Amino acid sequence: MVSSSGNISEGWLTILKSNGFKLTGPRYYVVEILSRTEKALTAAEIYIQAEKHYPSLGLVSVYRALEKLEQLGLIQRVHQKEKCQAYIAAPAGHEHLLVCASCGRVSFFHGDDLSSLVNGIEKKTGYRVQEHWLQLLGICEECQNNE
Amino acid sequence: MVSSSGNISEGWLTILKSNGFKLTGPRYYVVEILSRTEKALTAAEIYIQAEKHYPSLGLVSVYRALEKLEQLGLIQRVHQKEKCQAYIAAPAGHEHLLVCASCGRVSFFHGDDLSSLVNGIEKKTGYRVQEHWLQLLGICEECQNNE
DNA sequence: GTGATTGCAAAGCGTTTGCACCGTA
DNA sequence: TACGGTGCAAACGCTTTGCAATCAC
Repeated sequence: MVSSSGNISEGWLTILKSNGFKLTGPRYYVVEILSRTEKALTAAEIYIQAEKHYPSLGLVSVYRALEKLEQLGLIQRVHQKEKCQAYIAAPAGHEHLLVCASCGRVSFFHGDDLSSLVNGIEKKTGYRVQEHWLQLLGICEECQNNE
Repeated sequence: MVSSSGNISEGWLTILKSNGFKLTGPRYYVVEILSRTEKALTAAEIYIQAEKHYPSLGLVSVYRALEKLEQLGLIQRVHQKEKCQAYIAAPAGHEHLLVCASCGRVSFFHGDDLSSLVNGIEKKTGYRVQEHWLQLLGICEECQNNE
C-alpha cells in the first residue's frame, strides 16, 4: 500500500511511521488530500474525495486518521463563525490564519510584533498570557478579480 | 412575568421588546444569567442554572432564546480549542477576548493598533481584509494567586 | 504470526423540528 | 383575541464506540 508523491505528504507519512503508526490506505489518502488542499476540509469532505480513490474507505477511518494527525501537530482546525470542524495542514512555526470569506482558501502569515500589545494587556489586566490567536477574514486576490 | 433588576439585563429586555419580541419567562432567565456571567456558558449550562428558578423551562427554549440574542448582537460565541458553543455577553464596541485557561473567565480589551499589521498583510498577500479576530489565552490574576 | 487498523452497525450526543397548547401584548 | 412563544417528543446530523475481520509489519 502507498507510493508517496513527493511534497509535504511524504514527510507526513515518515512522521506517522516514526511514531509507530502503520502506513495504511485510509491514512495515506487522508494525508494526501489534506497536504494538497488550500481550503479547510471537514471529515465528510475528505471522505468524499478519498473514497473516489479508495472505495472501501469508511468515514470512521477518516475521523481516526484526523485524530492522529492532529495529535502529531500535522493538521489543525480552522475556526469560523459557523463551523469549527474543518482541518488544514498546519504550518511549520507559529503562524496566523488568513481566511477567504468567499472561496474558503486559508493562507498563513507571521504576526511579527504582537509582543508589545500582549505585554500591554498583561500589565493592564494582570493576566499572564500564554497563547495568542489571530485570524483575519477577507477576500483573496483571485476572488476580488471575479467580483 | 418578569421584574428586571437593573444591570445590563434591563437594557437587553428593552431591546428584545423594541424588536417585537415578547417578554417571557424563559427569555428573562436566559438574559439574566448571561448578563451576569463572566464565564462563557453553553446552552445546557444555562439551562441547568435557569431551570432552578423556572422549573417548567425546556432546553429548547434556551436554544431559541440564544438564537435571538445572537441575532440582536447581544451575545457572542467564544471559540476555544475544544468547544465553540459557549456564549458570553457581547461588549459594546469591537473588542478582543482574553480567556482564562484555568477558570474560563472571559475578559475584553481593545486591540487598538492592529491596523498597521493588517495593512501590511493586505499589501503582502493581496487580500482585502474585512474582519480580524484576536484572542488571548492565559491565566487571570486570581488564578495565578491560587497556584 | 500478531497486534494495530479497518469497516460496519449501533449507540451517543447536541441541536433542530413538528405540533398542540399556552400566555403576552 | 390573536399569534408569538412554549414544552414535549421525535427527528436529525455528526461523531464515537463495540466488535469481528483484515492487513501492515
